[in-house]
Amino acid sequence: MKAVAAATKLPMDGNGAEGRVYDQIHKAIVERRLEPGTKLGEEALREIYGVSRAQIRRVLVDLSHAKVVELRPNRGAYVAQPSVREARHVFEARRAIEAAIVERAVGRVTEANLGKLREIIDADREALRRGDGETSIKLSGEFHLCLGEIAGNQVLSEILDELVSRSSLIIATYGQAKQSDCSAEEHGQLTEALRDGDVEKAVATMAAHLSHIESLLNLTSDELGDQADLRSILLGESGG
Amino acid sequence: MKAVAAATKLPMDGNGAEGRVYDQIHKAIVERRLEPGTKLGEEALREIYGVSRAQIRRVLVDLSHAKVVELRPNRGAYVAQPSVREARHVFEARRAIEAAIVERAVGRVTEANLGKLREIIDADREALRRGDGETSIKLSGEFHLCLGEIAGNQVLSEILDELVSRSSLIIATYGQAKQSDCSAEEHGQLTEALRDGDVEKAVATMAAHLSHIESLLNLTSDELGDQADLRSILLGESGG
DNA sequence: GAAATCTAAATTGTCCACAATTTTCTGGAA
DNA sequence: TTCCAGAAAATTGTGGACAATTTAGATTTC
Repeated sequence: MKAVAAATKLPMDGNGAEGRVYDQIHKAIVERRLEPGTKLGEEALREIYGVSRAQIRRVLVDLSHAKVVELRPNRGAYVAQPSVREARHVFEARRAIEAAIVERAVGRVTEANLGKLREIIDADREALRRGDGETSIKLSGEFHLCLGEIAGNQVLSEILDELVSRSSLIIATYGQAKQSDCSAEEHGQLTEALRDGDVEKAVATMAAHLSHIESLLNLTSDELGDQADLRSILLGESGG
Repeated sequence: MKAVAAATKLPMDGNGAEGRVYDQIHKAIVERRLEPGTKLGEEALREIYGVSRAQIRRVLVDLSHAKVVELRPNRGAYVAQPSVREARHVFEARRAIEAAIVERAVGRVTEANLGKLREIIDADREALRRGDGETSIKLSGEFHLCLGEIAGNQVLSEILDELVSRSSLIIATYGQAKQSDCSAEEHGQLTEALRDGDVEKAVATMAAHLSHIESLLNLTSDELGDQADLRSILLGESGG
Protein backbone atom coordinates (compact mmCIF):
# COMPACT_ATOMS: atom_id res chain seq x y z
CA MET A 1 0.00 0.00 0.00
CA LYS A 2 3.03 2.30 -0.26
CA ALA A 3 1.26 4.04 -3.07
CA VAL A 4 1.94 5.06 -6.56
CA ALA A 5 2.47 8.71 -5.94
CA ALA A 6 6.21 8.71 -6.51
CA ALA A 7 5.82 6.76 -9.71
CA THR A 8 7.15 9.33 -12.12
CA LYS A 9 10.32 11.01 -10.97
CA LEU A 10 9.61 14.52 -9.91
CA PRO A 11 12.32 17.15 -10.42
CA MET A 12 13.83 16.40 -7.04
CA ASP A 13 12.58 13.20 -5.59
CA GLY A 14 14.19 11.98 -2.43
CA ASN A 15 17.52 13.53 -3.42
CA GLY A 16 19.13 14.86 -0.30
CA ALA A 17 17.67 17.50 1.95
CA GLU A 18 16.07 19.48 -0.86
CA GLY A 19 14.14 16.45 -2.07
CA ARG A 20 12.82 15.83 1.41
CA VAL A 21 11.71 19.43 1.84
CA TYR A 22 10.12 19.45 -1.60
CA ASP A 23 8.19 16.28 -0.89
CA GLN A 24 6.93 17.47 2.47
CA ILE A 25 5.74 20.86 1.28
CA HIS A 26 4.22 19.38 -1.88
CA LYS A 27 2.43 16.75 0.17
CA ALA A 28 1.16 19.32 2.64
CA ILE A 29 -0.29 21.41 -0.17
CA VAL A 30 -1.84 18.54 -2.10
CA GLU A 31 -3.34 17.09 1.07
CA ARG A 32 -4.83 20.53 1.82
CA ARG A 33 -3.10 20.98 5.13
CA LEU A 34 -1.86 24.28 3.71
CA GLU A 35 -4.67 26.52 2.60
CA PRO A 36 -4.43 28.16 -0.83
CA GLY A 37 -2.96 31.63 -0.48
CA THR A 38 -0.85 30.77 2.55
CA LYS A 39 2.44 32.59 2.56
CA LEU A 40 5.51 30.39 2.55
CA GLY A 41 8.17 32.63 4.08
CA GLU A 42 11.76 31.63 3.42
CA GLU A 43 12.95 32.23 6.96
CA ALA A 44 10.07 30.26 8.44
CA LEU A 45 10.72 27.31 6.15
CA ARG A 46 14.46 27.50 6.78
CA GLU A 47 13.86 27.20 10.49
CA ILE A 48 11.29 24.41 10.16
CA TYR A 49 13.46 22.22 7.97
CA GLY A 50 16.87 23.27 9.26
CA VAL A 51 18.38 23.91 5.85
CA SER A 52 19.85 27.02 4.28
CA ARG A 53 17.71 29.71 2.70
CA ALA A 54 19.29 29.02 -0.67
CA GLN A 55 18.01 25.48 -0.55
CA ILE A 56 14.55 26.67 0.42
CA ARG A 57 14.57 29.04 -2.52
CA ARG A 58 15.48 26.24 -4.90
CA VAL A 59 12.63 24.11 -3.59
CA LEU A 60 10.18 27.00 -3.98
CA VAL A 61 11.24 27.45 -7.59
CA ASP A 62 10.62 23.75 -8.22
CA LEU A 63 7.22 23.91 -6.53
CA SER A 64 6.29 26.90 -8.63
CA HIS A 65 7.04 24.90 -11.76
CA ALA A 66 4.70 22.23 -10.45
CA LYS A 67 2.08 25.01 -10.24
CA VAL A 68 1.25 24.38 -6.60
CA VAL A 69 3.19 27.47 -5.47
CA GLU A 70 3.07 30.94 -6.91
CA LEU A 71 6.23 33.08 -6.83
CA ARG A 72 5.55 36.79 -6.67
CA PRO A 73 8.74 38.75 -7.34
CA ASN A 74 10.01 40.58 -4.27
CA ARG A 75 6.94 39.44 -2.36
CA GLY A 76 7.58 35.80 -1.67
CA ALA A 77 6.03 32.40 -2.27
CA TYR A 78 2.38 31.51 -1.70
CA VAL A 79 0.34 28.35 -1.97
CA ALA A 80 -1.28 28.72 -5.38
CA GLN A 81 -4.86 29.90 -5.68
CA PRO A 82 -6.14 28.60 -9.01
CA SER A 83 -8.68 30.84 -10.71
CA VAL A 84 -12.05 29.57 -11.92
CA ARG A 85 -10.77 29.75 -15.47
CA GLU A 86 -7.70 27.74 -14.57
CA ALA A 87 -9.85 25.18 -12.80
CA ARG A 88 -11.98 24.67 -15.90
CA HIS A 89 -8.91 24.43 -18.10
CA VAL A 90 -7.26 21.88 -15.84
CA PHE A 91 -10.28 19.59 -15.98
CA GLU A 92 -10.58 20.00 -19.71
CA ALA A 93 -6.91 19.10 -20.06
CA ARG A 94 -7.43 16.09 -17.82
CA ARG A 95 -10.26 14.85 -20.04
CA ALA A 96 -7.91 15.02 -23.02
CA ILE A 97 -4.92 13.46 -21.28
CA GLU A 98 -6.78 10.77 -19.42
CA ALA A 99 -8.78 9.75 -22.47
CA ALA A 100 -5.47 9.03 -24.16
CA ILE A 101 -4.21 7.25 -21.08
CA VAL A 102 -7.28 5.06 -20.80
CA GLU A 103 -7.08 4.19 -24.50
CA ARG A 104 -3.53 3.01 -24.06
CA ALA A 105 -4.23 1.29 -20.76
CA VAL A 106 -6.92 -0.94 -22.28
CA GLY A 107 -4.42 -2.67 -24.52
CA ARG A 108 -1.75 -3.03 -21.86
CA VAL A 109 -3.44 -3.72 -18.56
CA THR A 110 -2.42 -6.93 -16.78
CA GLU A 111 -4.14 -8.93 -14.07
CA ALA A 112 -1.65 -7.53 -11.57
CA ASN A 113 -2.60 -4.01 -12.65
CA LEU A 114 -6.29 -4.75 -12.20
CA GLY A 115 -5.53 -6.12 -8.74
CA LYS A 116 -3.70 -2.96 -7.81
CA LEU A 117 -6.54 -0.78 -9.05
CA ARG A 118 -9.11 -2.80 -7.09
CA GLU A 119 -6.90 -2.56 -4.04
CA ILE A 120 -6.95 1.23 -4.26
CA ILE A 121 -10.72 1.25 -4.78
CA ASP A 122 -11.29 -1.00 -1.79
CA ALA A 123 -9.09 1.15 0.42
CA ASP A 124 -11.02 4.17 -0.83
CA ARG A 125 -14.39 2.57 0.02
CA GLU A 126 -13.06 1.67 3.44
CA ALA A 127 -11.89 5.24 4.01
CA LEU A 128 -15.27 6.61 2.91
CA ARG A 129 -17.06 4.14 5.18
CA ARG A 130 -15.28 5.50 8.21
CA GLY A 131 -15.67 9.07 7.02
CA ASP A 132 -11.99 9.68 6.30
CA GLY A 133 -12.32 12.14 3.42
CA GLU A 134 -8.66 13.03 3.61
CA THR A 135 -7.52 9.52 2.78
CA SER A 136 -10.29 9.03 0.25
CA ILE A 137 -9.15 12.01 -1.78
CA LYS A 138 -5.57 10.82 -1.69
CA LEU A 139 -6.54 7.33 -2.84
CA SER A 140 -8.73 8.76 -5.56
CA GLY A 141 -5.74 10.63 -6.96
CA GLU A 142 -3.64 7.52 -6.66
CA PHE A 143 -6.10 5.60 -8.80
CA HIS A 144 -5.64 8.05 -11.64
CA LEU A 145 -1.86 8.04 -11.33
CA CYS A 146 -1.86 4.25 -11.31
CA LEU A 147 -3.83 4.28 -14.53
CA GLY A 148 -1.19 6.62 -15.95
CA GLU A 149 1.51 4.14 -15.08
CA ILE A 150 -0.36 1.32 -16.75
CA ALA A 151 -0.54 3.35 -19.94
CA GLY A 152 3.25 3.25 -20.01
CA ASN A 153 3.90 6.71 -21.39
CA GLN A 154 6.24 8.70 -19.18
CA VAL A 155 5.39 12.01 -20.80
CA LEU A 156 1.66 11.57 -20.30
CA SER A 157 2.27 10.35 -16.75
CA GLU A 158 4.23 13.43 -15.81
CA ILE A 159 1.60 15.72 -17.25
CA LEU A 160 -1.05 13.81 -15.35
CA ASP A 161 0.91 14.04 -12.10
CA GLU A 162 0.90 17.78 -12.38
CA LEU A 163 -2.77 18.00 -13.28
CA VAL A 164 -3.81 15.73 -10.42
CA SER A 165 -1.85 17.85 -7.95
CA ARG A 166 -3.45 20.98 -9.30
CA SER A 167 -6.85 19.33 -9.05
CA SER A 168 -6.32 18.88 -5.33
CA LEU A 169 -5.68 22.56 -4.98
CA ILE A 170 -8.72 23.33 -7.09
CA ILE A 171 -10.96 21.14 -4.95
CA ALA A 172 -9.52 22.78 -1.84
CA THR A 173 -10.45 26.16 -3.29
CA TYR A 174 -13.81 25.46 -4.90
CA GLY A 175 -15.04 22.20 -3.40
CA GLN A 176 -18.34 22.28 -1.54
CA ALA A 177 -18.24 21.33 2.10
CA LYS A 178 -20.97 18.73 1.61
CA GLN A 179 -19.70 16.70 -1.32
CA SER A 180 -21.11 13.32 -2.24
CA ASP A 181 -18.07 11.40 -3.44
CA CYS A 182 -18.89 8.73 -6.00
CA SER A 183 -15.30 8.33 -7.15
CA ALA A 184 -14.98 4.79 -5.85
CA GLU A 185 -18.07 3.63 -7.76
CA GLU A 186 -16.97 5.30 -10.98
CA HIS A 187 -13.46 3.97 -10.55
CA GLY A 188 -15.01 0.53 -10.20
CA GLN A 189 -16.90 0.87 -13.47
CA LEU A 190 -13.74 2.04 -15.18
CA THR A 191 -11.81 -0.94 -13.88
CA GLU A 192 -14.50 -3.29 -15.18
CA ALA A 193 -14.39 -1.73 -18.62
CA LEU A 194 -10.62 -2.09 -18.55
CA ARG A 195 -10.90 -5.76 -17.60
CA ASP A 196 -13.38 -6.31 -20.46
CA GLY A 197 -11.11 -4.54 -22.93
CA ASP A 198 -13.97 -2.20 -23.77
CA VAL A 199 -12.15 0.91 -24.98
CA GLU A 200 -15.22 2.97 -25.74
CA LYS A 201 -16.87 2.31 -22.42
CA ALA A 202 -13.65 2.94 -20.54
CA VAL A 203 -13.02 6.26 -22.27
CA ALA A 204 -16.64 7.34 -21.85
CA THR A 205 -16.61 6.39 -18.18
CA MET A 206 -13.46 8.39 -17.56
CA ALA A 207 -14.85 11.44 -19.36
CA ALA A 208 -18.07 11.26 -17.36
CA HIS A 209 -16.14 10.75 -14.14
CA LEU A 210 -13.98 13.84 -14.64
CA SER A 211 -16.95 15.95 -15.64
CA HIS A 212 -18.76 14.70 -12.58
CA ILE A 213 -15.94 15.78 -10.28
CA GLU A 214 -15.86 19.17 -11.98
CA SER A 215 -19.63 19.55 -11.67
CA LEU A 216 -19.37 19.20 -7.92
CA LEU A 217 -17.21 22.33 -7.74
CA ASN A 218 -18.46 25.80 -7.11
CA LEU A 219 -17.15 27.39 -10.30
CA THR A 220 -19.90 29.96 -10.79
CA SER A 221 -18.03 32.97 -9.49
CA ASP A 222 -15.59 34.95 -11.56
CA GLU A 223 -13.34 35.36 -8.58
CA LEU A 224 -12.08 33.29 -5.73
CA GLY A 225 -14.17 30.62 -4.09
CA ASP A 226 -14.28 32.40 -0.77
CA GLN A 227 -16.26 35.30 -2.17
CA ALA A 228 -18.74 33.04 -3.91
CA ASP A 229 -19.17 31.04 -0.73
CA LEU A 230 -19.75 34.17 1.28
CA ARG A 231 -22.42 35.41 -1.06
CA SER A 232 -24.26 32.10 -1.34
CA ILE A 233 -24.12 31.66 2.41
CA LEU A 234 -25.49 35.12 3.10
CA LEU A 235 -28.19 34.95 0.44
CA GLY A 236 -29.20 31.38 1.06
CA GLU A 237 -29.17 30.87 4.78
CA SER A 238 -30.01 34.05 6.61
CA GLY A 239 -32.18 35.50 3.85
CA GLY A 240 -31.19 39.12 3.13
CA MET B 1 5.03 38.63 -38.04
CA LYS B 2 6.38 38.99 -34.49
CA ALA B 3 5.34 35.43 -33.92
CA VAL B 4 3.30 33.54 -31.46
CA ALA B 5 6.11 31.94 -29.57
CA ALA B 6 5.82 34.04 -26.45
CA ALA B 7 2.08 33.53 -26.37
CA THR B 8 1.85 31.62 -23.14
CA LYS B 9 3.89 33.12 -20.36
CA LEU B 10 6.88 31.00 -19.63
CA PRO B 11 8.25 30.91 -16.08
CA MET B 12 10.46 33.87 -16.72
CA ASP B 13 9.53 35.70 -19.82
CA GLY B 14 11.25 38.96 -20.49
CA ASN B 15 11.59 39.67 -16.76
CA GLY B 16 14.92 41.33 -16.18
CA ALA B 17 18.26 39.82 -17.01
CA GLU B 18 17.27 36.27 -16.16
CA GLY B 19 14.36 36.35 -18.55
CA ARG B 20 16.62 37.55 -21.34
CA VAL B 21 19.18 34.83 -20.68
CA TYR B 22 16.45 32.20 -20.46
CA ASP B 23 14.94 33.28 -23.75
CA GLN B 24 18.25 33.34 -25.57
CA ILE B 25 19.41 29.92 -24.41
CA HIS B 26 15.98 28.40 -24.96
CA LYS B 27 15.85 29.86 -28.44
CA ALA B 28 19.33 28.64 -29.27
CA ILE B 29 18.41 25.11 -28.23
CA VAL B 30 15.04 24.99 -29.97
CA GLU B 31 16.53 26.45 -33.14
CA ARG B 32 19.21 23.76 -33.01
CA ARG B 33 22.14 26.12 -32.85
CA LEU B 34 23.17 24.20 -29.74
CA GLU B 35 23.62 20.52 -30.39
CA PRO B 36 22.00 18.03 -27.98
CA GLY B 37 24.53 16.98 -25.37
CA THR B 38 26.41 20.27 -25.42
CA LYS B 39 27.72 21.22 -22.01
CA LEU B 40 26.42 24.50 -20.64
CA GLY B 41 29.11 25.53 -18.17
CA GLU B 42 28.10 28.08 -15.58
CA GLU B 43 31.27 30.12 -15.82
CA ALA B 44 31.07 30.25 -19.61
CA LEU B 45 27.46 31.40 -19.55
CA ARG B 46 28.20 33.91 -16.82
CA GLU B 47 30.87 35.50 -18.98
CA ILE B 48 28.74 35.45 -22.14
CA TYR B 49 25.75 37.13 -20.57
CA GLY B 50 27.54 39.23 -17.97
CA VAL B 51 25.35 38.16 -15.07
CA SER B 52 26.15 36.40 -11.81
CA ARG B 53 26.54 32.67 -11.53
CA ALA B 54 23.55 32.49 -9.21
CA GLN B 55 21.36 33.93 -11.94
CA ILE B 56 22.74 31.47 -14.46
CA ARG B 57 21.96 28.64 -12.11
CA ARG B 58 18.39 29.81 -11.71
CA VAL B 59 17.97 29.96 -15.49
CA LEU B 60 19.39 26.46 -15.87
CA VAL B 61 16.91 25.13 -13.32
CA ASP B 62 14.08 26.73 -15.27
CA LEU B 63 15.36 25.29 -18.54
CA SER B 64 15.58 21.86 -16.98
CA HIS B 65 11.92 22.10 -16.01
CA ALA B 66 11.17 22.89 -19.64
CA LYS B 67 12.97 19.63 -20.45
CA VAL B 68 15.37 21.21 -22.91
CA VAL B 69 18.27 21.05 -20.44
CA GLU B 70 19.37 18.15 -18.31
CA LEU B 71 20.88 18.87 -14.89
CA ARG B 72 23.33 16.21 -13.74
CA PRO B 73 24.16 16.69 -10.05
CA ASN B 74 27.75 17.80 -9.50
CA ARG B 75 28.39 17.51 -13.22
CA GLY B 76 26.65 20.46 -14.73
CA ALA B 77 23.98 21.32 -17.28
CA TYR B 78 23.73 19.84 -20.76
CA VAL B 79 21.43 20.38 -23.72
CA ALA B 80 18.97 17.53 -23.37
CA GLN B 81 19.33 14.38 -25.46
CA PRO B 82 15.88 12.83 -25.67
CA SER B 83 15.87 9.04 -25.87
CA VAL B 84 14.01 7.12 -28.55
CA ARG B 85 11.42 6.14 -26.00
CA GLU B 86 10.96 9.73 -24.93
CA ALA B 87 10.63 10.81 -28.55
CA ARG B 88 7.81 8.33 -29.13
CA HIS B 89 6.08 9.36 -25.94
CA VAL B 90 6.29 13.03 -26.81
CA PHE B 91 4.62 12.49 -30.17
CA GLU B 92 1.97 10.30 -28.65
CA ALA B 93 1.27 12.99 -26.06
CA ARG B 94 1.10 15.57 -28.82
CA ARG B 95 -1.52 13.53 -30.66
CA ALA B 96 -3.65 13.51 -27.51
CA ILE B 97 -3.15 17.17 -26.67
CA GLU B 98 -3.48 18.52 -30.16
CA ALA B 99 -6.57 16.45 -30.89
CA ALA B 100 -8.21 18.20 -27.95
CA ILE B 101 -6.88 21.54 -29.11
CA VAL B 102 -8.18 21.09 -32.63
CA GLU B 103 -11.58 20.02 -31.33
CA ARG B 104 -11.85 23.19 -29.32
CA ALA B 105 -10.41 25.35 -32.06
CA VAL B 106 -13.09 24.33 -34.54
CA GLY B 107 -15.82 25.92 -32.47
CA ARG B 108 -13.88 29.07 -31.69
CA VAL B 109 -11.83 29.99 -34.72
CA THR B 110 -12.43 33.44 -36.18
CA GLU B 111 -11.66 34.88 -39.61
CA ALA B 112 -8.75 36.74 -38.06
CA ASN B 113 -7.40 33.47 -36.67
CA LEU B 114 -7.64 31.81 -40.09
CA GLY B 115 -5.82 34.76 -41.60
CA LYS B 116 -3.03 34.42 -39.08
CA LEU B 117 -2.72 30.70 -39.75
CA ARG B 118 -2.58 31.24 -43.50
CA GLU B 119 0.02 33.92 -42.96
CA ILE B 120 2.24 31.46 -41.15
CA ILE B 121 1.71 28.82 -43.82
CA ASP B 122 2.57 31.27 -46.59
CA ALA B 123 5.72 32.35 -44.81
CA ASP B 124 6.60 28.70 -44.35
CA ARG B 125 6.11 27.96 -48.07
CA GLU B 126 8.24 30.96 -48.91
CA ALA B 127 10.99 29.76 -46.56
CA LEU B 128 10.86 26.27 -48.08
CA ARG B 129 11.01 27.74 -51.60
CA ARG B 130 14.27 29.46 -50.86
CA GLY B 131 15.60 26.44 -48.98
CA ASP B 132 15.58 28.05 -45.54
CA GLY B 133 14.89 24.97 -43.43
CA GLU B 134 15.73 26.81 -40.23
CA THR B 135 12.92 29.32 -40.67
CA SER B 136 10.54 26.68 -41.97
CA ILE B 137 10.88 24.59 -38.84
CA LYS B 138 10.35 27.62 -36.65
CA LEU B 139 7.21 28.60 -38.56
CA SER B 140 5.92 25.08 -38.44
CA GLY B 141 6.13 25.14 -34.66
CA GLU B 142 4.48 28.52 -34.62
CA PHE B 143 1.52 27.15 -36.52
CA HIS B 144 0.89 24.59 -33.81
CA LEU B 145 1.26 27.12 -31.02
CA CYS B 146 -1.11 29.47 -32.80
CA LEU B 147 -3.67 26.70 -32.95
CA GLY B 148 -3.19 26.25 -29.23
CA GLU B 149 -3.97 29.89 -28.65
CA ILE B 150 -7.12 29.66 -30.73
CA ALA B 151 -8.33 26.79 -28.57
CA GLY B 152 -8.28 29.22 -25.65
CA ASN B 153 -7.15 26.84 -22.94
CA GLN B 154 -4.10 28.12 -21.13
CA VAL B 155 -3.28 24.77 -19.55
CA LEU B 156 -3.32 22.93 -22.86
CA SER B 157 -1.32 25.75 -24.46
CA GLU B 158 1.43 25.52 -21.88
CA ILE B 159 1.65 21.76 -22.23
CA LEU B 160 1.82 22.17 -25.99
CA ASP B 161 4.57 24.78 -25.73
CA GLU B 162 6.71 22.33 -23.88
CA LEU B 163 6.00 19.46 -26.24
CA VAL B 164 6.75 21.57 -29.30
CA SER B 165 10.08 22.65 -27.83
CA ARG B 166 10.95 19.08 -27.03
CA SER B 167 9.97 18.07 -30.55
CA SER B 168 12.58 20.44 -31.93
CA LEU B 169 15.21 18.73 -29.84
CA ILE B 170 13.93 15.34 -30.95
CA ILE B 171 14.12 16.30 -34.59
CA ALA B 172 17.62 17.67 -34.04
CA THR B 173 18.60 14.32 -32.57
CA TYR B 174 16.79 11.87 -34.82
CA GLY B 175 15.85 13.83 -37.93
CA GLN B 176 17.22 12.57 -41.24
CA ALA B 177 19.45 14.93 -43.14
CA LYS B 178 17.32 14.64 -46.26
CA GLN B 179 13.82 15.27 -45.01
CA SER B 180 10.90 16.04 -47.30
CA ASP B 181 8.88 18.57 -45.36
CA CYS B 182 5.18 18.48 -46.14
CA SER B 183 4.17 20.44 -43.08
CA ALA B 184 2.95 23.44 -45.02
CA GLU B 185 0.63 21.32 -47.15
CA GLU B 186 -0.78 19.47 -44.18
CA HIS B 187 -1.15 22.70 -42.26
CA GLY B 188 -3.10 24.01 -45.21
CA GLN B 189 -5.51 21.07 -45.14
CA LEU B 190 -5.98 21.54 -41.42
CA THR B 191 -6.77 25.19 -41.87
CA GLU B 192 -9.36 24.35 -44.52
CA ALA B 193 -11.04 21.83 -42.24
CA LEU B 194 -11.05 24.45 -39.52
CA ARG B 195 -12.65 26.98 -41.86
CA ASP B 196 -15.32 24.43 -42.84
CA GLY B 197 -16.01 23.62 -39.21
CA ASP B 198 -15.31 19.97 -39.99
CA VAL B 199 -14.22 18.62 -36.60
CA GLU B 200 -13.62 15.06 -37.68
CA LYS B 201 -11.56 15.99 -40.68
CA ALA B 202 -9.55 18.52 -38.68
CA VAL B 203 -8.79 16.05 -35.91
CA ALA B 204 -7.91 13.30 -38.37
CA THR B 205 -5.65 15.62 -40.34
CA MET B 206 -3.80 16.68 -37.22
CA ALA B 207 -3.32 13.07 -36.11
CA ALA B 208 -2.01 12.08 -39.53
CA HIS B 209 0.23 15.13 -39.64
CA LEU B 210 1.88 14.35 -36.31
CA SER B 211 2.32 10.69 -37.20
CA HIS B 212 3.84 11.79 -40.48
CA ILE B 213 6.41 13.96 -38.76
CA GLU B 214 7.24 11.13 -36.38
CA SER B 215 7.57 8.67 -39.25
CA LEU B 216 10.28 10.82 -40.80
CA LEU B 217 12.47 10.32 -37.74
CA ASN B 218 15.12 7.69 -37.33
CA LEU B 219 13.71 6.04 -34.23
CA THR B 220 14.88 2.50 -34.93
CA SER B 221 17.89 2.47 -32.64
CA ASP B 222 17.66 1.85 -28.93
CA GLU B 223 20.34 4.41 -28.29
CA LEU B 224 21.27 7.84 -29.46
CA GLY B 225 20.77 8.97 -33.01
CA ASP B 226 24.46 9.43 -33.63
CA GLN B 227 25.18 5.76 -33.26
CA ALA B 228 22.30 4.74 -35.47
CA ASP B 229 23.38 7.26 -38.08
CA LEU B 230 26.92 6.00 -38.01
CA ARG B 231 25.87 2.42 -38.53
CA SER B 232 23.42 3.14 -41.32
CA ILE B 233 25.95 5.38 -43.04
CA LEU B 234 28.67 2.76 -42.86
CA LEU B 235 26.45 -0.12 -43.90
CA GLY B 236 24.56 1.74 -46.59
CA GLU B 237 27.12 3.87 -48.38
CA SER B 238 30.50 2.19 -48.36
CA GLY B 239 29.20 -1.39 -48.15
CA GLY B 240 31.00 -3.25 -45.33
C1' DG C 1 52.24 0.55 -24.25
C1' DA C 2 48.05 0.08 -21.19
C1' DA C 3 46.07 0.39 -16.82
C1' DA C 4 46.00 2.26 -12.42
C1' DT C 5 47.09 5.87 -8.97
C1' DC C 6 47.97 10.15 -7.35
C1' DT C 7 48.09 15.31 -7.97
C1' DA C 8 46.48 19.71 -9.76
C1' DA C 9 43.06 22.35 -12.06
C1' DA C 10 38.54 23.35 -13.10
C1' DT C 11 33.66 23.17 -12.05
C1' DT C 12 29.71 22.78 -9.23
C1' DG C 13 27.50 23.24 -4.57
C1' DT C 14 26.77 25.87 -0.33
C1' DC C 15 26.61 29.42 2.86
C1' DC C 16 26.74 34.07 4.55
C1' DA C 17 26.78 39.01 4.48
C1' DC C 18 24.85 42.91 2.41
C1' DA C 19 21.67 45.48 -0.88
C1' DA C 20 17.02 46.33 -2.45
C1' DT C 21 12.27 45.99 -1.75
C1' DT C 22 8.17 45.40 0.67
C1' DT C 23 5.54 45.46 4.77
C1' DT C 24 4.50 47.11 9.21
C1' DC C 25 4.48 50.55 12.65
C1' DT C 26 4.22 55.31 14.28
C1' DG C 27 2.77 60.00 14.38
C1' DG C 28 0.48 63.82 12.79
C1' DA C 29 -3.03 66.45 10.09
C1' DA C 30 -7.52 67.00 8.13
C1' DT D 1 -11.74 58.62 13.39
C1' DT D 2 -9.57 58.19 8.87
C1' DC D 3 -6.10 59.15 5.84
C1' DC D 4 -1.46 59.95 4.59
C1' DA D 5 3.60 60.34 5.09
C1' DG D 6 7.80 58.82 7.01
C1' DA D 7 10.65 55.67 9.78
C1' DA D 8 11.63 51.06 11.32
C1' DA D 9 11.41 46.23 10.76
C1' DA D 10 11.08 42.27 8.20
C1' DT D 11 11.62 39.83 3.90
C1' DT D 12 13.41 38.89 -0.56
C1' DG D 13 17.27 39.39 -3.98
C1' DT D 14 22.23 39.27 -5.14
C1' DG D 15 27.09 38.52 -5.16
C1' DG D 16 31.19 36.63 -3.62
C1' DA D 17 34.05 33.56 -0.84
C1' DC D 18 34.92 29.00 0.34
C1' DA D 19 34.01 23.82 0.42
C1' DA D 20 33.12 19.59 -2.12
C1' DT D 21 33.24 17.12 -6.23
C1' DT D 22 34.58 16.03 -10.68
C1' DT D 23 37.71 16.16 -14.49
C1' DA D 24 42.19 16.30 -16.64
C1' DG D 25 46.95 15.47 -16.47
C1' DA D 26 51.19 13.46 -14.85
C1' DT D 27 53.58 9.64 -12.85
C1' DT D 28 54.22 5.03 -11.62
C1' DT D 29 53.70 0.15 -12.18
C1' DC D 30 52.96 -4.10 -14.52
